[in-house]
Amino acid sequence: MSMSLYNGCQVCGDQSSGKHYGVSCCDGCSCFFKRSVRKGNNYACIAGKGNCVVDKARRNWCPFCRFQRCLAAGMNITAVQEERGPRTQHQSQPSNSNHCRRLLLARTSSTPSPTPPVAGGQTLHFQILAQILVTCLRQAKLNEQFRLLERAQQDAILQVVWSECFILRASHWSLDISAMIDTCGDAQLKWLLAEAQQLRADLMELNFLETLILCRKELALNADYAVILEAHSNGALCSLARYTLHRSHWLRFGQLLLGLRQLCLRRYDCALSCMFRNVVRDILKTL
Amino acid sequence: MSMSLYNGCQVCGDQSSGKHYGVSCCDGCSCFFKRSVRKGNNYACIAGKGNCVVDKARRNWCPFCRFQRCLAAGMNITAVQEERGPRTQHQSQPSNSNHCRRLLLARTSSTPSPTPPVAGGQTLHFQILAQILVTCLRQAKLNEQFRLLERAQQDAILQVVWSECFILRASHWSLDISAMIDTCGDAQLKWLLAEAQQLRADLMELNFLETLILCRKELALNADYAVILEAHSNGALCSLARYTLHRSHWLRFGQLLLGLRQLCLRRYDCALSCMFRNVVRDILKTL
DNA sequence: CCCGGTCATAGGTCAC
DNA sequence: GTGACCTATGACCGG
Ligand SMILES: [Zn+2]
Ligand SMILES: [Zn+2]
Ligand SMILES: [Zn+2]
Ligand SMILES: [Zn+2]
Repeated sequence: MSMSLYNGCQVCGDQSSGKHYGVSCCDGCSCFFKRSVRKGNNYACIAGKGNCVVDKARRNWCPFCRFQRCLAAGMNITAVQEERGPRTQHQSQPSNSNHCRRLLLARTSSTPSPTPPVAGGQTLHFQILAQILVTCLRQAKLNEQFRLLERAQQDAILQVVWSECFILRASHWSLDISAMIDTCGDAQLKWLLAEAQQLRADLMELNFLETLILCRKELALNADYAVILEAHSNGALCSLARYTLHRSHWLRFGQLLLGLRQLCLRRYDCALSCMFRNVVRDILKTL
Repeated sequence: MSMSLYNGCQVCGDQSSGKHYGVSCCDGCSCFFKRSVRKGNNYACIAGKGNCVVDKARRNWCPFCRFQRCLAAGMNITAVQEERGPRTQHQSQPSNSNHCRRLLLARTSSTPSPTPPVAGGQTLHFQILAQILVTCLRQAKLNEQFRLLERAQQDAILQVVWSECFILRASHWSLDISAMIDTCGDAQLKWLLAEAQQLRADLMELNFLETLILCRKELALNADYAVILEAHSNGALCSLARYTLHRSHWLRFGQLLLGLRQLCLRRYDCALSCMFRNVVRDILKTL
């Protein structure tokens, strides 16, 4: 029993080759899950009942039921990454996450590192963007409500909302970063920043919006935190409402809240996401 | 000699297409071996002597002797796998959306269509979810502000926000669709619906929120539409504010607006997105 | 260790 | 029943 639990594929019972997408399973089921998620899982049960046997010999009989077993075993759809291009001769893509990671570690490490051998406009711009990101995350950690949370909860939230914090804060940067975004080749990011700038939020409003981004109760690690986060969120709503009603019209209150929608990155393949999604965890460790 | 060994079928001498069941052989002998093993190999020698010639021209004369040659060449019976289920989609272009497209067209066509030959739990649930989606899109097109836009602008917007409309409306569906979402295997979608239900928006609020989803000025086709959409959006904000302030507290106004954030699908590979993103355009054509 | 991609070789299909 | 032709699978390897 314990053998099958620890050495067996949780989907089909074949020999496991380690954890894949959060579940101990075999190469076949791992690969099948990846392909299914990428291609859209457009299966129908062969038998029509959704209860086909899924074992080593019969796992290929019904892809639908096999995929159901994958999900039942707890395999995580979000752990399947975007399809990468065909494996080409390396060195052609400097925006590779490993390259970024090395640059970042060199930058955030406390030990003095030798000057990076790689040079070029993109590397420089990446470093500047990374510095802005680090600054944004530091500011988030200083947020009046957010700072009260324990670190594990903070990190869990920031790993989701880091890009929203980035865009919100970066839209206030005095430095015009359009040029370096152009170099990174991301029209969407540029557009997001322009939209955020149109909100013309002042510093007070900015802080309230940041709290609303950081204190989303859906990202709570447990029920207690859900209550705490909702209280923080409601508090920020109250403060923002008072502030905007006092200075202008409550229509502005609504417009600012609607503006939060636009901070979400719609696609994972925009340059910002590609550059940083794999290194945010590393940055958080250094803060 | 070496030619026949490396490029020739070890059974009949025809051109080999690679190794099959452990032996370099042609497609014909490979397929013949598979069928023979699956069906039990109950042949008898035509000539009765078991020494018929097996070459490219005469390999179909005596199945018994052909199978003997397969075994003599070393083909491995245990390498023949369990039969797999029939492939649900064939045709020349098995793009995953073709199946959905056919189902949809059958469903939305005004002409009475014969009962679809394909059956299965997922197919049924797909049809129900598709019906809900079609209904949501129809309702969107009846929206008091949105209906005033020209069709091209409507379609451009709906191609982006269809999933938000779906989740908002579906969260109000009396039918419990959790079960069929389970079958489609999407925990995220289920969670999004649960979150939307927690908003407990009434029908009036729902309509205002829908307008805010449908009239996003970022999706304007040109500058004129941007002005129009913003005006609609501001109008909906005013109406919603008045309505909520009258019935409860303006905190509720803020909470409803924050709730709009959650309707965005965070990933493109959730089941809802996978199922429908390629067919939304087709649905829109039929409305 | 666990992502990714690769490709030899399983599978099924359908005109013949 | 056959086999030319296609897709799907999973053992294997790089990062
Ligand atoms: Zn398995
Ligand atoms: Zn099945
Ligand atoms: Zn042959
Ligand atoms: Zn014979």
